[in-house]
Amino acid sequence: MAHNHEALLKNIKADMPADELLQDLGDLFKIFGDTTRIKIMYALYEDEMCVCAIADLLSMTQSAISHQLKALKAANLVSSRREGKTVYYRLADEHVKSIIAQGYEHITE
Amino acid sequence: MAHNHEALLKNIKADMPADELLQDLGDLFKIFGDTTRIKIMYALYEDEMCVCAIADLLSMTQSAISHQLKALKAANLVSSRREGKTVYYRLADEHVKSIIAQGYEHITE
DNA sequence: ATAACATATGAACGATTGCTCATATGTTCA
DNA sequence: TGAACATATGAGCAATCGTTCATATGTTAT
Repeated sequence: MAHNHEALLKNIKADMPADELLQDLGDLFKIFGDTTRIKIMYALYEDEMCVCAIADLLSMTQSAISHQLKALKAANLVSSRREGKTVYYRLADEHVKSIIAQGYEHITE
Repeated sequence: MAHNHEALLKNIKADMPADELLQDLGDLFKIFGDTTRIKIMYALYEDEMCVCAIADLLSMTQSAISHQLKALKAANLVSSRREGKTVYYRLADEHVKSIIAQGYEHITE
């Protein structure tokens, strides 16, 4: 490999976050990187919704939605509450909206 | 599928962006959803860098980096300029930084 | 306790992804 | 022109991902 950048690299290496954090960051964005999950998050943009309503909205099976909600929950992007047989999901915090909003801006300019 | 949400769904459906846009949004975040590409973007956070310096920094092959830079460029997340044999890449705009910053905030709180 | 409903979950399968390897393209200098 | 260097690219392969299907779990009402 290549011409001389030792000095440059030393500085940049020092400024880079730890590998583990960068891995976590990648894992987080991976969750946003799927149309179904984006749709779910958009559906929850204004208000909470139960699983079967989301499935109905996206014309997908309850199982598929449930799997994706699990992924979203594991990444702390949604939270849920149970009311009888029904489980309602909602966006976990404002970061979800602002991340999506930034992405939206990027592609629509 | 499930109990009655017709009225609810009608409203939400009307508020959802077009399918094509949601697809594009997912595709954009997919690019952020990989540790190597995140590292590349972080490396370019302060200043432009040539391909071989990035490869050196991440201890990866020139080919692997070049492939990823192509993906980043296709998503308009980086731009490049050639100077002789060397090609320098830089972040395309501020959205890249703000998207990463939002993600960073989400995982470090 | 049993039936009906809402949701969750594990296994499996096809599709996509990220890397490697070989090689092509572009540029400079002798 | 040819050699050396920097980058780009296509094919192939292992690993990961998103869905489906079957079934399990949790809840309510009879």
